[in-house]
Amino acid sequence: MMKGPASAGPENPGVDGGDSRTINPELWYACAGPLVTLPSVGSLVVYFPQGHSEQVAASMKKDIDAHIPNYPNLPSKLICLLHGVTLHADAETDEVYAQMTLQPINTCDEKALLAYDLALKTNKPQTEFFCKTLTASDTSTHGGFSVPRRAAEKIFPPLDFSMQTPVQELQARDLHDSVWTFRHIYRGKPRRHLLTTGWSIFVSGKKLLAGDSVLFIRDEKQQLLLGIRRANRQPINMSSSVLSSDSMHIGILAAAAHAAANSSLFTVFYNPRASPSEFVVPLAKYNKAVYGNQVSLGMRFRMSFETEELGTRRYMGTITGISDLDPGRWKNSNWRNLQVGWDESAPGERRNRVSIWEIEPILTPFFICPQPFFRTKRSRQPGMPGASA
Amino acid sequence: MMKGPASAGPENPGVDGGDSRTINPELWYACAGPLVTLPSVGSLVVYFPQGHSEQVAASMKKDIDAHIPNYPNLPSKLICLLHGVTLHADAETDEVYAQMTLQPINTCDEKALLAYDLALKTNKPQTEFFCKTLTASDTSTHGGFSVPRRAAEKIFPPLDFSMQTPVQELQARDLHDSVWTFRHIYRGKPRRHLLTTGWSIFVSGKKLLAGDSVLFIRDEKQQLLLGIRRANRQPINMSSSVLSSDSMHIGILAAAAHAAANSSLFTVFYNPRASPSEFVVPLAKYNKAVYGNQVSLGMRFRMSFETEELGTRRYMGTITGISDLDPGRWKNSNWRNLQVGWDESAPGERRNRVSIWEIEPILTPFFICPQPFFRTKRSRQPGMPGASA
DNA sequence: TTGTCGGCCCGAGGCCGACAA
DNA sequence: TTGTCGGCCTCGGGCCGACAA
Repeated sequence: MMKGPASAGPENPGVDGGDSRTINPELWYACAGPLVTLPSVGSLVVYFPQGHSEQVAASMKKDIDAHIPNYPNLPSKLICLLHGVTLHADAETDEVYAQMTLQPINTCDEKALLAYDLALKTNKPQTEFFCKTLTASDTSTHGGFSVPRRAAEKIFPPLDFSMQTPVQELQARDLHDSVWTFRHIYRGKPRRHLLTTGWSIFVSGKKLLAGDSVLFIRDEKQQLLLGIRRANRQPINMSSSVLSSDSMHIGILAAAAHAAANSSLFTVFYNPRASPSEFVVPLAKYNKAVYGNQVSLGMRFRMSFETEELGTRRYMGTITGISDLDPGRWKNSNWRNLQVGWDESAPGERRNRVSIWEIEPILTPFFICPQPFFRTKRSRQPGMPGASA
Repeated sequence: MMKGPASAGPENPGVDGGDSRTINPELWYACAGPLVTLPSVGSLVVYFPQGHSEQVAASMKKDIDAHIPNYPNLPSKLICLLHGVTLHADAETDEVYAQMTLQPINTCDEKALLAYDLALKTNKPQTEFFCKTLTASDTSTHGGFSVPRRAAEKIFPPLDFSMQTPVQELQARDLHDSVWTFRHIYRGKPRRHLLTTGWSIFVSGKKLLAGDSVLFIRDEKQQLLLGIRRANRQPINMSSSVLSSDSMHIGILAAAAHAAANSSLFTVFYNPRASPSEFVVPLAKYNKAVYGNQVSLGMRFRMSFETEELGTRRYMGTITGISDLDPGRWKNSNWRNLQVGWDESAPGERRNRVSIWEIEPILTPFFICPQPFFRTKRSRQPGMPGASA
């Protein structure tokens, strides 16, 4: 029985180990989380140097320090044309990030920009997937991976239940197009789905720990894709050893300032999981939020947060202040200029400063239908399998 | 028999895992190689932005590209006061690097600077050490480490040869102050020194491969120190995912320019093994080389290179050209402005451009004494052990 | 439904001297 | 002097159902 070389470890059919080849967008978005969207190529966006700086500071686990020079000719936001977006994943950690190429454009024609209101087509691919947070047993060397029943039935190819212990070999592709092979078996009493051979190689290869999550997707070609999402451990101290933290911060500002002065291209990396810093915002979204809503102290709002298992949940809060986050350096910036309080005590730290485009203001409570009168059609089809939840 | 917790893996007595605590200078210099020296704190140095940029490019494995803006107000070299030097080692790779804090100083008083000629005290510690390039057997999981006889006798504590198979436990400290424990045994027929238990944990922990080298030092307190030097593999593509390559290069230039304009401090990382870019040069060394020697086309010179096993060897060459490396961006720079040819075909690629302070010009062959008449005193003490080499 | 454990088996890890370069 | 190998043993990796949450 000739088995392919994939039987031992991951197999990468790509030519080189880099991630420069095309990343599967479905998998990338799934790993990035339900709240992450990227602006469309060719659209106009608003770039916030301040937010960019914050992301770098978070990546370096270091505060933005005082003695970084001001760039007086660099405004707190730049309107840019988005020339390109490429998806990437860190070769070491599988952390997803996007590279965007921006071109600052002349903002003298303010009216035209206000009129710019490209429909916000969210072209996030929607696919079947499941996500499980790994238990101690899943990551221990003692055994394999316990597959939630629903997950196996929804995502994996169906087993041949005529066998007394149904088994099959699964192949799944990760963000780097490496193929991982697992033995999928349905056994035990009571019966359950397990991944055995191949699983521990995956766990050690990706350095997964209990608390991290894995993510299986079935794409439209019925292929399995495999992603990981690490628990919020402290960002490992990336004290670069190449560039000082100061040089990095200055580099960001100088690169943007230079591009703005010459209307030339510059490149940024957006790392959606490093920190909540969406520092490249679609202009349409920005305009709609800034000019569409009258925010005021005491105003109530909703805001979406990511849950475990890749869902979203909205929390409610109140605007408690409106002020520049850094009035010295970035005057009149809309970047996180709303101070907020939250109704529920924080499950996981909630931010106390947000930007206006992140929230949904509740204009008047009167218009909110507390419970839809006609419930969404739930006429249960008789004969459908269970799912009484 | 109570054994300490060190019997399994490395033990780090430091409080946190960072390398911010004091690195052992002897070990640092040994890992950096015989040609690396660092300027003294408080001395004057010359900083070359061009060379700094080269190092970053080498670290990123990416060419310095065109569209990086000129900084017209940033000269090709800055005279700086060296405020501080701290030694570091990369937490992942153990690669050594130094952080230097520089302050550009006013260069209007050129005369005074020329007079500046602090004696170049090379305060590199000299210690007993040995270095071995790992063989396939050393790194395979099948066995331990074969210790060269001389090395064991010179560096390790003496064994108790009254035992029929002498054994002892060795403890050695790496750059991060982690303690590694090895079983040192003298056995086999013929007898040889081996490191067995503990060795494979070290190899896998440091991700050592055949061709890499290990380095044992005995310091003046008779403590064992342990360093590694990786073979010249391709610098793993550090495509940062945090900052674009352009921003990094711009950041370097902008940080230096800002510091020069304000005579304020700035920080650089010098990574001696990433690339041959000694971009912070003692002013005394620079002055001596630039003003002390008349270089001309066809001039012969010597230059030192590092050998394996941490020795040095000098190769001879001829100056074939004198020109700016990048006349557009860095005019009148002395940075690698000498084009050279070498007498011997390159064992390992030799550079074809060097800076004048890297070479020893041979003024006239007449003054060079080919062999000292009185050899250095080698009156062999009778009764001294072997060492007839 | 699924997390953890005890049982059991097997193969990689690892210590040894033989042998030869 | 020392790099590589065959022999041999041991221990942890890993597959199994039991059992209980």
